[in-house]
Amino acid sequence: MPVPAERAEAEAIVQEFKPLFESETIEKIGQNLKYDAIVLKNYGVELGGPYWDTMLAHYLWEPDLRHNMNFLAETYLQYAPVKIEELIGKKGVNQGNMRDVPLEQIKEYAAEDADITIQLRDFLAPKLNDNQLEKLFREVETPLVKVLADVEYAGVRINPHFLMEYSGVLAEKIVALEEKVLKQAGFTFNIASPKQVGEALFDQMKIPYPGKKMKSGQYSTDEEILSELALTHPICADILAHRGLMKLKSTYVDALPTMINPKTGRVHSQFNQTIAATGRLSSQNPNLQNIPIRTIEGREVRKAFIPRDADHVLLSADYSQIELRLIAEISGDEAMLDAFQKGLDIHTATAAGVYGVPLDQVTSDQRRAAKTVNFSIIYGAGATNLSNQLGIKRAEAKELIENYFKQYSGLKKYMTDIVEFARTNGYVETLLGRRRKLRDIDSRNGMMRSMAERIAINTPIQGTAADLIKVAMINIREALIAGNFQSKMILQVHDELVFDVQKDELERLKPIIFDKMTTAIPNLKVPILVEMGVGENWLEAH
DNA sequence: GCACTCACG
DNA sequence: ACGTACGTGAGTGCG
Repeated sequence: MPVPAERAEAEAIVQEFKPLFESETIEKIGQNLKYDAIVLKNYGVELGGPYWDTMLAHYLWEPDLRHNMNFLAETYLQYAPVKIEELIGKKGVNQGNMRDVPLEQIKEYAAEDADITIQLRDFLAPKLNDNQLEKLFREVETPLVKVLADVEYAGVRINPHFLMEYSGVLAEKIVALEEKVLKQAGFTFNIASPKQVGEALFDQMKIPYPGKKMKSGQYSTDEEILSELALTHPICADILAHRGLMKLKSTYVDALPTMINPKTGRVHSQFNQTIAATGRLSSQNPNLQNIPIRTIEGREVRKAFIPRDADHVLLSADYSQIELRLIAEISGDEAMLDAFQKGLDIHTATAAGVYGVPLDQVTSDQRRAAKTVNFSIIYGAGATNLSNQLGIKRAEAKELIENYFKQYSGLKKYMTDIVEFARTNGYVETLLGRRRKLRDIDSRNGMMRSMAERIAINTPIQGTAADLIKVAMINIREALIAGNFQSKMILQVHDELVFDVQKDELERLKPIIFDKMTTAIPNLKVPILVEMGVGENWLEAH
């Protein structure tokens, strides 16, 4: 029976099923249960008891594929289900409502949906078992569904007035830059069009194209090229500045206020559990995992993220250097473990080793280079790329890497061993046994093979960091419930958790969050460090 | 709908 | 002599 639009009527129907949904013994099988959990939350019903999500199961088994039900049904059941568009039309403003669809059609659709879901469970359950993924499924991904449902439901408060005022400031700066650019050019073009910018600079103004790369016959005008040209051609600096402000204004400053839910007055981003093949979460509508922080103008946006009311503050807790700590842990490299155990700044320690100077004599340039090398290692990059990143000769980059591996010989061994493991087994895995298949690891195509090798190196690191914070989130949710806290987890940004904390609870909650985050994976050799900050907005808290 | 660009970890 | 450094999402232009 369709649930009617009328609130009281709908509630009455949902109440009938409440004991079923909240039962701690009856198993619920579904595709994307986070969605259902949130629908039920809206009616005051908490998804309870054992539940089994086919989307999550497929994500763990085939993290690089897609996980929607139509794909799964067609791929594994050789069955094409009725598409929802056939009932309510394509996505968009003109999309209809399920309530207007004839009951006969809804019945078919709903029954088919349920039938496919249980068939998929029967198909997928052995896959988890065969790949030792059951524990990760049962103890991490499944409980995380309720954590994410809570986070999405809680949402985050945004100050629209602050952003609208800032929008005006940006608009003025953008107009000024636009006039400045066009005046320098001496003719009119659309600065927001990379195509027109390329033609303006390299055809009309005859600036020599620094021939980096041509994609589809079009000049590239990306940050790398324009910032190089900016040294000799000020117009390029202004185009870059214009682009930066446009991005800031359209993607964040103007967009965020429109995303406020009128019923709650808050922004409810979705946290996707089955997008990133490494095990990370992703965020959309809006993406709250890429809010600016690196530039002065960008950071302003974070001031718009505020506590729910005057009785709350924001608390941010983030893992320090988590991926480097985990590569030290996983590789077992003695020197890097030692540096972390001594509490050293890892980039400074790396520079000291690579350049053979005492810790207190490392220059800022040496530290910066060492930092770049540390990250390039995580990504599995080679000398060519490192030389590009640092703007040095390839031979110098090669020497830098050789010195690096002299210092951290365990890392070198890890990198060769993990690629070898991938060749032998066809997959790599994280500390908690999350797996990623690498079908191209033996490819005759060198580019594809290299890509697979970099993935083999990076995925256990990035994926273990994802495992760690997921476990922490689950344990923190349990602690919040057990301690009867009113404070809420409201954001996850890969190595950071943000909480809307009731002021009275702050001092009681801080050590709990710290403890759950640092001990999510027990008995590590490397110390795990968490930094916490509190403030009246996200920028202050960070 | 794709390419480009750029925001984050 | 190189070749996209790993993982994402969103806005814009343009065909």
